[in-house]
Amino acid sequence: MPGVQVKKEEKRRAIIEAAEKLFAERGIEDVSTSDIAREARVGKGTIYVYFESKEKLLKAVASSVYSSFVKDVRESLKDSRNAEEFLDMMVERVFRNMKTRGKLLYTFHRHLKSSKKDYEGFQKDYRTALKEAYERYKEEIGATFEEFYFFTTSFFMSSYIMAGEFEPGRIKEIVKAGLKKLLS
Amino acid sequence: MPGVQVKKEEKRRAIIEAAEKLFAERGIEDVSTSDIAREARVGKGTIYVYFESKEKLLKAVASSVYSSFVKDVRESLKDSRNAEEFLDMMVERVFRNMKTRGKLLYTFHRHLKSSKKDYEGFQKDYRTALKEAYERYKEEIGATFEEFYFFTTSFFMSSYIMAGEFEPGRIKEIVKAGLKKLLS
Amino acid sequence: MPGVQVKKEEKRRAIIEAAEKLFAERGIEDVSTSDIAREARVGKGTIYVYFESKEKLLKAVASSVYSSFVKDVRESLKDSRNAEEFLDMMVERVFRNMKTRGKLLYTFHRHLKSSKKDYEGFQKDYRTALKEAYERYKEEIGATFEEFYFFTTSFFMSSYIMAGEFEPGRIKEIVKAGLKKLLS
Amino acid sequence: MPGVQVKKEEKRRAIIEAAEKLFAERGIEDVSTSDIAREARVGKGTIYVYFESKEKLLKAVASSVYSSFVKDVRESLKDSRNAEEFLDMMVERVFRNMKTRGKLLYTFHRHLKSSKKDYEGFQKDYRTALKEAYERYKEEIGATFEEFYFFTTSFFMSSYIMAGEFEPGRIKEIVKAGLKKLLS
DNA sequence: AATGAATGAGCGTTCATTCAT
DNA sequence: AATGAATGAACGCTCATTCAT
Repeated sequence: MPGVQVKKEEKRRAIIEAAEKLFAERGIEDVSTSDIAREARVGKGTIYVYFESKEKLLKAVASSVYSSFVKDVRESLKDSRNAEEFLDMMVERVFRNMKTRGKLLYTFHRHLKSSKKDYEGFQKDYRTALKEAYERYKEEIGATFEEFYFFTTSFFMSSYIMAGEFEPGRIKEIVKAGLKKLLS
Repeated sequence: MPGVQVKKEEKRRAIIEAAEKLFAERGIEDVSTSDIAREARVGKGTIYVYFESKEKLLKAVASSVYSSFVKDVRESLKDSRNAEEFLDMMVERVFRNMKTRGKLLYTFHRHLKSSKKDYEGFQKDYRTALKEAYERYKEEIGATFEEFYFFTTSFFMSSYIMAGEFEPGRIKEIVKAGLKKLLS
Repeated sequence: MPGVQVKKEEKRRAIIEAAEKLFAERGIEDVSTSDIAREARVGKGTIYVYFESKEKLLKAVASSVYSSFVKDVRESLKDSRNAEEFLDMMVERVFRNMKTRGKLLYTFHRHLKSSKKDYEGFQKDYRTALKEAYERYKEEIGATFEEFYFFTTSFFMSSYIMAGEFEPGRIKEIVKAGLKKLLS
Repeated sequence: MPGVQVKKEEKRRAIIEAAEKLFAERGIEDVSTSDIAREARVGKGTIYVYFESKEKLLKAVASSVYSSFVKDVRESLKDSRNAEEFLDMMVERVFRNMKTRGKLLYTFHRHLKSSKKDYEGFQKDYRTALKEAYERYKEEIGATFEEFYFFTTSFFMSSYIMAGEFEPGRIKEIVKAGLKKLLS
C-alpha cells in the first residue's frame, strides 16, 4: 500500500527535520528526544520506531546535511563553465543553506568524532565532490587540491561560526574575494 | 593574611586547569563536576565555593583560553618587525597551542552562544589585539581589517577542526601560504 | 462457518504456545508482546484480539501448564494398579515435562499472586486430581492427604529449581526414593 | 569520623531493608528504584551512591538473605547435640524468618540465574553449612548428603511457596515429620 | 478479523547542585 | 573554607496497549 509508505516516510522526514532544526538552534546535547518529538509533533516513542537511538538519528540528520553540501558542490559543477563561475555558484548555494546547514556541519564535526567511521563516510563524499570540481578546473586553479579543499571548507565553516560578527551579506563577499585571491 | 589569599587563588587555578584539561580531552558535556573535582584534587563542593555554577566555571576556562590567544597575538606583534614576520610568528604560536586551545575554542563557541554577552567580551579582546596588529602593518596588508580578521580567524579555527584530515605540519604550511596570498 | 472457528482457535493456540515457549526460555518479564507475536507469526495487535492483556494471556498459558500437570496425575492414576506404581508413573511423567513445565510452574506462581483467584482455580484442579489418587490408594499410603500433597508437590517444584545443582537423572532417583520413604 | 561512617552504614542498611521488603512483597521486576527509595525514605539518587545498579543492590539483598539462612544452619548446628535436635532447631529458625526470607530465596533463585557466578557463591556457602551439619551427624542420618541437601532445601523452599494453602503452623509440622521420616 | 504504526507512562540511571558538618 | 553524602529533575529508552486501516 503505497499510501502508507508515504505516510511512514513523511513521519521519518518530520523527525529528521525537527531534529535538524533543534540541533542547529541549540546543539546536540541540549536537545532531548522529548524536545524532538514535540517539535515533530509525534510521540516520544515514535522516534524509536524510526531510529534505533538518538545517536542513529543524529547520523541520519548529519547524512542529510552533508548530502546537501555535496549537492551544492555537484550542482555548481554541473552549471558552471569555469573555475570562477564554479566558486561563485558554490558560495551562493552554500550561503543559501548556511543558516541551518552550517551550524550543523560543525556541530556534527565535533560530535561525530566519537564514531569516526560514520563521519568519515560523509566527509569522503564531500571531499570526492570537491575533488571532481578540482580535476575539471585544475588548470585554472593556482593551488594544490589539499589547499583548495582546506580553503573552501575553512571559509564555509567559519562563515557560519562568525556569521553574527559581520553584517549580513558582507561575509559572503569576503569569502568570494578570498577564494578568488587564493585560487587563481 | 596574604598566604591564605594565595592558597585560595591556587585552588581556583587548579580547578580551572583541571577543567581545561578535561574539556579539551572529552568535550564539555562529557565532563562532570565530579570529574573536575577529582582531577583538581579538591572536593566536589569546593568547586561551588569558587564558581557559582558549571556554566560560570566554563566561562572562566573560556576566558583563560581566549586570553592565551590574545597573548599569542600580542607577543607576535611585539616580536615582529613587519607583516610577514607577524603572521609567521602568530601562526607558529597558535599552532603551538592548537592541540588544547583549538579544541576548546570551538567547543566554547557553540556552548557560550546561550550567553552571548560573555562570548562577546572575550571576542572583543581578541579582535582588539588583531586590530592593533592590523593598524601597525596596515600598509603592508592588502586587505581590509574585516578581511584580515576573517581570514586569520577562519584558518585558525579550521586548522583545529580539520587537523585529523591532514598530515601533521602540512596544515600549518597551507595556512601560512594562504595567509601570504591573501594578505600581501 | 466452522472453518473460521477452527482457524480462530488455531491462532489462539499458536499465541499460547509461543508465549509458553518464550516464558519458559526467558521468564515472563523478559518476554515482550512483540516477541510473542513474532514467535507466533501473528501481528502485535492480534494478541489483543484474543487476549485482553498480557496478564490474561499469562493466565491462559498458566492454565495450559497446570492442565498438563493434572493430566500427568490423572493418566498415572488410570494406568497404575497400586500406590507405588502410581508414584513411579507420576514422577516419570512429571520429569518428562519438567524442562518447560517446571520452569513455568514456578514462574507463574510468583506472578499470579496478584490475582489469587485465578491461581486458586488452577491449583484446585491439581489438588483434586491428587486427592482422587490419594483416595484410591489411601490404604497403602502412610500419610495424611495434606502430607501427601505437600511432599509430592514440594519435590516436583524443587526438582526444577535445583535441577542445575545435580547430575541429570540423579534428582529423579532422589525424588523417587524420598517419596517411597515418605509415603509407605 | 566514626559518626559519619555509622550514618553511612545506616543508610545503606535502610536501602537494603527496603528493597528486601518490597522484593518479598512484589517480586523483583515489579519494584522500581523509585519504590525502593520511597520505602527507604531516601532520594532516588541516593541508591546509586551506595549501589552501582539495581542489579548490584539485588545481589546485596540476596547476599543478606542467603547469609541469614546460613546463620540459621550454623546456629542450629552449634546449639544441637544430635541430628534430631539439629533438624528441629533448623526448621524452627527457618520458619521464624520464612515470611520475608523464604519468598526472596526463590525469587532470587530465578533471577540470579542470569548472573550464575554470584548465585553460586551464595549457594556454596549454604551448601557448605549444610555439609558441616551432615558430617557431624552423618551416622544418625539415613541418607546421602545429596539427599539430605535436596530434602531439606526442597521443604524449605516449598514451605514458602505453599504457605498460603495450609493453616498456619501446620506446614511446619508436616516438614518436621517429613524430615524425620526421610533422615532417620 | 488482523495488523503494525503510534503512543506515553514509566523505567534505570546520571549529575549539577545543596547543605550539614 | 572545604567537604562529600544526599538529592530530584531530567535524560534516553522500552513496551503494553490502542486504533485507523
